Amino acid sequence: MRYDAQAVERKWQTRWETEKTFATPTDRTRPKYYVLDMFPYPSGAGLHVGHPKGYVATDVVGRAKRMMGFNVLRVMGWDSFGLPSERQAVREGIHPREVTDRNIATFRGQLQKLGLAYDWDREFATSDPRHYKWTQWIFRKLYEQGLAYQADVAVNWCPALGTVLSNEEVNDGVYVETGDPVEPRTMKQWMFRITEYAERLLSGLDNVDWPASTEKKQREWIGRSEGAQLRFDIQGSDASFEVFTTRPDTLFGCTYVVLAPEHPLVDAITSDAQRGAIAAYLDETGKKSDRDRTSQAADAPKTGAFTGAYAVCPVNGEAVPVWISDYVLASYGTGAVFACPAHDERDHAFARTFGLPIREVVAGGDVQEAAYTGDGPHVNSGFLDGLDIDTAKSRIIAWLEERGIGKGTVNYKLRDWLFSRQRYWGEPFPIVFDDDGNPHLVPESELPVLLPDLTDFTPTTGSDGEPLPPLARAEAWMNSPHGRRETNTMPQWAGSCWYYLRFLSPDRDDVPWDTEEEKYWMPVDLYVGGNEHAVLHLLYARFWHEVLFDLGLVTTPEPFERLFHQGMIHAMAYNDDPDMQGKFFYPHEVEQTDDGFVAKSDGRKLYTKNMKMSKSRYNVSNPDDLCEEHGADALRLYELFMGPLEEGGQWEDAGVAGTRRFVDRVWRLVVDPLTGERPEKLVSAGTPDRDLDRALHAAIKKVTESVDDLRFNTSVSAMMVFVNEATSANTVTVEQVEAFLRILAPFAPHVAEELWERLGHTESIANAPWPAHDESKLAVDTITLAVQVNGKVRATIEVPAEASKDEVLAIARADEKVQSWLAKGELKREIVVPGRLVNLVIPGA
RNA sequence: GCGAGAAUGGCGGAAUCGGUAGACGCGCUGGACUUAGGAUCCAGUGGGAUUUCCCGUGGGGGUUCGAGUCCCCCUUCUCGCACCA
Repeated sequence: MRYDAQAVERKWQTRWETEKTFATPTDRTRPKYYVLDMFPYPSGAGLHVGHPKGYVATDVVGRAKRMMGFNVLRVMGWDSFGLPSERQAVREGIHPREVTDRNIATFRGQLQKLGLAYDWDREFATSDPRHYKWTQWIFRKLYEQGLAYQADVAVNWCPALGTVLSNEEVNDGVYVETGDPVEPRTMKQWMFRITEYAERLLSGLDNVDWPASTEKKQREWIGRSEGAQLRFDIQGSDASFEVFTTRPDTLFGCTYVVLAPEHPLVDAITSDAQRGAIAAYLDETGKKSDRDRTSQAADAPKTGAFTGAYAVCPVNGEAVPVWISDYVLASYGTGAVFACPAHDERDHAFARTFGLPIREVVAGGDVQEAAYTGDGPHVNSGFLDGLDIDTAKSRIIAWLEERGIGKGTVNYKLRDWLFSRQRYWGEPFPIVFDDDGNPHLVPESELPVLLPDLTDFTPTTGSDGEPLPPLARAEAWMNSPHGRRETNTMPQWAGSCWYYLRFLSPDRDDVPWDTEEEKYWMPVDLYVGGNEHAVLHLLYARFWHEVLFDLGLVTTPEPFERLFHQGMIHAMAYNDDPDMQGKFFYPHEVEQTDDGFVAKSDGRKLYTKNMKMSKSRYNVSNPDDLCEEHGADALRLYELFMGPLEEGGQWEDAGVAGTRRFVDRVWRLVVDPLTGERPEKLVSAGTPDRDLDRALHAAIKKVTESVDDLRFNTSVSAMMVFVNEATSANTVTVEQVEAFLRILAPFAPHVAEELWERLGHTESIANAPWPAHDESKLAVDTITLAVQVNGKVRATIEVPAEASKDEVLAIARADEKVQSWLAKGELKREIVVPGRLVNLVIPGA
């Protein structure tokens, strides 16, 4: 009988469910292991084979760690609030909750077919009031700490959607999903003071095991820079402004100053003569988004306008002109800079554009030609002359501090976090406003603030022209006994900021998480997800976690001990345009000819490119189809076999056929396809074949290592080697097969369970102990060495494994082929690399 | 522009304290068993010569007895970040 994947998978998935095989253990005598997947957003499109790649990898880790004696927490849930569901709901004319429930059911069904060892009893969705009650509860904590506030801020306003979008949803001035234009607009929004945690978020990175590139991205995003803040007075006026600089040592080279166009002082100091020019410039630059303004190279041509005012350079009393320019950002530092064109590329470009003077203060370059940013002795700088940059910096900072003009300071690129959206499908804020418009927390006892039912989710505009969130139409809901409710909702990041804590005790309605459970399970030992979340999600979650830590609500400062990014899966895409800008074709619509690929329908030439798997590129493979055709185990194995986890790889459906053949061969080790009984060569007693034992223990070693280093592709390969050898061996012992099935089980759990049972075991293989590899079984009696002459392999010899260097050389020299090479010249040098090769240096040979 | 990573057969990928390049799989070729097989099994599969030879890890230099691996220069691709004073 052949292996019937469908039947076997149904049988074991049902059994795991009814016997609660993967329920989270409650005893506390064993070490714990919390392995977590970044939970998905349940979109309407369902899963393609790229999505579960990470889940399969963590499943191997979770199942193996469990067999190794750990208590494993392995869970799955849904990041189910968000704009796409709301838009889908509008399209289909139903409530987002229905859309969400349906999408979740699809996702869950697809994942369950893969046999992933989740504790499904802990599943939850962030849009469930039982979860968002506690999201609101955490918001209260942050608010009470003074970390949440309202402010008028410039936001990405999308008129077509009627909502504010986050920066990451906007690219080149349009919404990335729909292409609708986005414009800058100032609105009152909820903000989090994540900047207060900038230093902590930086130092915390020292104590986690994360990919270096991700750590670096977070550091750069936080963007710490040391420098000085100092005051410039406006000449002939009481007004003054502060500037931030990382190069206070170049203050003597200041020949003008620049304010951001939005700087509050601009209007007051502009001279009558310049008023027209300034107004024109403000008009021009006001149309640009912050992103447009910051997407320029440092030496790009600059724009700006002169205010007519002069400021006094504090270090030498010189009057320097005050300009405005959009290369100075209002949102960074103080929104004003002093310009030293000699030693700053941007200032240099600006000075060249407007003919402003360039004064060298650090020797070493030709500053009229280009800004010199290297080190050198200071010149034209009074008491700083002759000093290098570092010394000059500390000297000038001390000088400024003595006189009360400025001080050494630290600045961050990190901005406060804009936390409100004008949408329906998100967590309501636990906030009400009194008649004066002051915000107040909704009492903890009244949480959750439930999202009211609406039938229309589109945002509108109020009578004053201001945007109105959908919740503003829920009249009855809005008017609470405590005051008027906040009608904005939280962004999608909110629910995912702490979901890993909710998994610890999702059934508790009295607390967000059980403190004893938190002490035991946290931190997450292994967190696997895409690197597209390298900054935002992972930074936001760390921020909340740090706050919770400060409040004594969690016991670890960092939530995610080890982080790993699975790569993006690509697949061949077919398009009738060489740049992939035309019509895409499905693989089944394509035919390969001698001249390349053509469309079956009309024979038009097609171009191919490996592209990210995506429905819009017609290159997705559906896991359901592949489970149907080849079985879940074959699919799981191929997900891991196709390449290193962090590299993603090129998907080929045919590859699943290959791992399926492997599964079939495994099956035939235990089940004779003709009789359905054990094959005769599978013996319960007898001496295990030595070579087969070697392959077995090599595989055990490899697989065991891969559980920690996550290099599963070579582990699958090692298991294939064992099965190939076992298939051709004369006898295979039950002991060998049982050891093999246990290392196979995390990868291909269904077939492993079935064969384990056929070998007489009554308990699930998921609870069987992990086999240890025996180093002595890897040893060999004789080894084959390459004999090189002048670095080229000319012969191979068999030598005893224990042979000495001299013995090896003697055998090598005695070799017939080697003899002929020795005859060609004088043997100058002999190199023996134990266990590897012999190299004979014979000049002239 | 800056930064990071990558480039190995027809394809996915192995092998990096420098030590027999191409494990394992896909695909392909030939054969066996078969009414048939996209089933299974056996053999082969980097290129070129063809008996023990030459050339091969994006290109060009270098170090070394020996380089996919180390160093220098270049090309291409992918992914980040992009006027943060």
